[in-house]
Formats: sequence, C-alpha cells, structure tokens
Amino acid sequence: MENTHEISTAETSLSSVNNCWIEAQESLKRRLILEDDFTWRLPTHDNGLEENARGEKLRYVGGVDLSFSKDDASIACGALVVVDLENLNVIYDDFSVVRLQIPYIPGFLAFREAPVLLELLEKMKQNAHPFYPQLLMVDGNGILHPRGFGLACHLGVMANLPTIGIGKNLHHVDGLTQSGVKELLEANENCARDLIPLTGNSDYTWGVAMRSTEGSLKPIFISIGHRVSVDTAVKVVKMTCKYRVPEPIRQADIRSRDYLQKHTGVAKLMQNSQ
DNA sequence: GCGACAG
DNA sequence: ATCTTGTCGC
Repeated sequence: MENTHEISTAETSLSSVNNCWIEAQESLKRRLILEDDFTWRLPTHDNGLEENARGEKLRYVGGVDLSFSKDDASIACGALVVVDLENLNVIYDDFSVVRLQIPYIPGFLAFREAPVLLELLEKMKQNAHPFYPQLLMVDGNGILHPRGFGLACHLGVMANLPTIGIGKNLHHVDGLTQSGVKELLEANENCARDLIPLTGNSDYTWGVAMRSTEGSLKPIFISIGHRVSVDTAVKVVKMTCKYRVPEPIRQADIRSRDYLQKHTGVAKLMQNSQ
C-alpha cells in the first residue's frame, strides 16, 4: 500500500516547510542593510537654533502589531499606526482582521505575521497617504534571530522601509539568555546606563537590552531591522518611550486588541441582529 | 535525550 | 499571543 510509506505527519511537513522558509530568509537577507540609510534626520531638541538644517526631519513613525481572538486562535487583527514624533500622538491607524493559516513557529514569525502587515503598508502607500511612515517599529525582533533575519528585517526588506525590531522577551540566540542579561543589567547598575549590548558567545552583538522606563526592571530587546543602525535605533526608542514599550508599538497593540473586540464575537453578533 | 524557542 | 483580580503605589 502506498499509505505505508507516506510521509504526511504534521512534523515532517513542518520540517520541509521550514527548509523552504530558511531559503527564503537567507535569500531576503542578502538585501539587508545594517546601517543608517535614509534621507531624513533625527529631530534635535534645541529651540529652533538649527531650523536651517537641511533635509526633512523624522516625524512619522509607524508601529505594527497583531492581536488574536481568545475564542479562535486563528483569527487575528493586524494594526498599523503612525505616531507624530513631535508629541507621540497617533495620527493614523488602520486594521485588518484575517484568518491565519500558518502557525507560530519560533524563528519563522514573519511567515505568519508579515503578509497582513505588508498589506496595510501597501494600502497606505497606494493612497499616497501623507503620513506614510518614514520609519517602522515592529513588535518582534530584527537581526536578533537564529539566522539574523527576524520579522523586523523581513518587513523592512519587503516594504523597503527603515525598521527597528523590539522584543519584549529575549529570543535565546548564541548563548544569550534572559537570566544572563538580567545579571548583566544588575551588574551595570552604577556605571553605564540601563542599556547593555547583547553580545553572544560568538562575540557578535545582536542588539541591545534596554530598561526603557525608570520604573521597569524588565528590559526591552532592540535590534536592527533594516536601514537603521543600532545607535539610531536606540535614539528613536528613547524618543518614543512614554512607557516600557515604545508608543507606536504600544498603540498598535492596544488598538488591534480593541478593534478585534469591537468587530468580532458577541459584540458583532449583537450589532448584526439589530 | 533534554531543554530552549520573538509573537 | 491568550487565559486572568486584585493590589500596592505614585
């Protein structure tokens, strides 16, 4: 019988998909840029003394995230928000509720989450929206990733946008561990700031851990996405942190959850029946 | 074999 | 990611 030798367990199909995905990641990674590569400049907070400086300032900072239905784990809401760097107010938001076919597999988050987020970016670009982000902050890692190509890199390359990856938990890579980082932060308490490089066993620095708020002991993990240096990434994060999580991502998180709750489930059923 | 594993 | 209440504190 043919069935006897059939290789169709979930496990084997997953591993073959992974091989395909690894190739895709390595292919896209060849287009990755790990340095500052943009036309705008970071705003300086002097009182107009340098208003004659050339070029546009960074002002429109995007943030993306997904929230999931508690009832149906395959239902998700992707959110794209844009924040005005001058006051951290949200000046744009858009949502898309989708049914995800692809499960979450560590190291392959982009294949699950990137499509809906790219769609939201593309829609804004097609409309030539004036607030189209100059920089995108992503809920997920950049090069802090087993193959140096996390969701933030994936989105950056695909959308050709400068991106920064923000992890709320450490993806263990190259010997880096959450507890190890915690110890380093505690040892650093006096001298350096609340910011330590994430240098692994191989001596490669994958990003930085940062205590973004006075009150928070738990750091966030910043890594390069695309076309932004770590130094610039850290500066932007500092400019956008009212709370532990940078405002663009925090707002995308809050609003996507909110949108999902208001547009699905019982609330939506009630609305439809009236 | 065992444990780890962004969201 | 999501399940989950109150609670301590500025």
